[in-house]
Amino acid sequence: MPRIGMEPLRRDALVQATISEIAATGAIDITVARIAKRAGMSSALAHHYFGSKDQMLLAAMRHVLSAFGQEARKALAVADTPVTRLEAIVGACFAPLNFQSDVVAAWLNFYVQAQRDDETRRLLHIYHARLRSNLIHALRPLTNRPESLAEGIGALIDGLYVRQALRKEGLTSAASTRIVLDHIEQGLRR
Amino acid sequence: MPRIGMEPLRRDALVQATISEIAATGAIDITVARIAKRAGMSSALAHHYFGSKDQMLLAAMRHVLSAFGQEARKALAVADTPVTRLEAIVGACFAPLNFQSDVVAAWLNFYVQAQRDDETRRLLHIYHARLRSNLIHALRPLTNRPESLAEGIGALIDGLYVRQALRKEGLTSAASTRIVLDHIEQGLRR
DNA sequence: CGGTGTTAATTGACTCGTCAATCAATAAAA
DNA sequence: TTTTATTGATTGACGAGTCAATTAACACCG
Repeated sequence: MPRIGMEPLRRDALVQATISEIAATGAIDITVARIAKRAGMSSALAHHYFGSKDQMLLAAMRHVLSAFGQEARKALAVADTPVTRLEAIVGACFAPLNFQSDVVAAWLNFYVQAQRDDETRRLLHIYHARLRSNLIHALRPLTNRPESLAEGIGALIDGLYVRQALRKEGLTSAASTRIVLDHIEQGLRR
Repeated sequence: MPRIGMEPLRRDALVQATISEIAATGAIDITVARIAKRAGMSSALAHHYFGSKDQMLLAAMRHVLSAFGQEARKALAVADTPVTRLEAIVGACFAPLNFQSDVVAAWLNFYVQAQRDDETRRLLHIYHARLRSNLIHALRPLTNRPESLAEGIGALIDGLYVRQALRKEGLTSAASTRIVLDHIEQGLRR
């Protein structure tokens, strides 16, 4: 009994189910059938809307990336000093919405996917470049070596994500934010 | 024409081929047939010696972990001050042997595998606990909050690994070591 | 309003490929 | 002749992607 106008609802459901399924079963055993079942539809329908499994994974990635981007822009919009800009960026990385365990697990999958899929690698590269650029821009007035500091900050954030993805009981958003901000503060103090 | 005493040679070849294959094709498309071909034998022989694909992946992981452990112990043996101990630990993490691009790519696979395989998770947990314990031990004489500093150092190392796994042209061993040691130094300065 | 053709939604059944794992057979060493 | 090494062929499962068929909403027309 087809109701019309289902496409956007189905797409959203599949994107969310993809993220949940990655978290539930791990990046390797992801199948279209499992995702579709979790989203309450047949795998044929999933293929109908997305065309392929890779496109489904990419849609999930874009969703996560875009959620992060919105959060970051929102926070940066009201930040008017270098320090508050840094706090805004780091805060967005660990905002509860972006630091949920299923979203974090999905990140790990993106890294793996990037090893073979060009588009995934491209998106990840864009994300990295933006984060780096935002950090350097905020750091420039505060230090004479913003590039190398940004490198360390980026790696630290990635590392906290990875560790979060593995532990059942991970760090809180607040604790992770604290670690990164401390690192920045100490990096500036010299 | 079977020559005798092949088992250890075949096992070593398969372990090395597993690591190379992960680096070459990414964690998702690993197949026993590809690994066996790279190691110069049939997939049937690979199964004969390891029993299953999972056991092959675990053997590769144990190999990487054990190489790291040896390197770390060797370096720690000649370190007699807290600071040199820290340098030894970090140095082992980024020793060229452990920081080669194929080995680093394999690490990413371990994290993914740990999402579903208990033994992989167990090994990773042991590694994490050892690193943490070594760091805390070396940090204790130098700071009054060694635990939280160790947490940040561990995450930073993981993050540098992950980033290394993605880039064709990554950081050098020396550059990565520098970043971590700077982080430690600054963390101690307060 | 009632009929009729068009379009969107939906799925079960199917194809085709791949892959892990097994097995029987062969060949050489001991 | 017993053991070790080795592989081609095979099995059995599973998964991505396709397709034809079904159902309902919609649009147009007389």
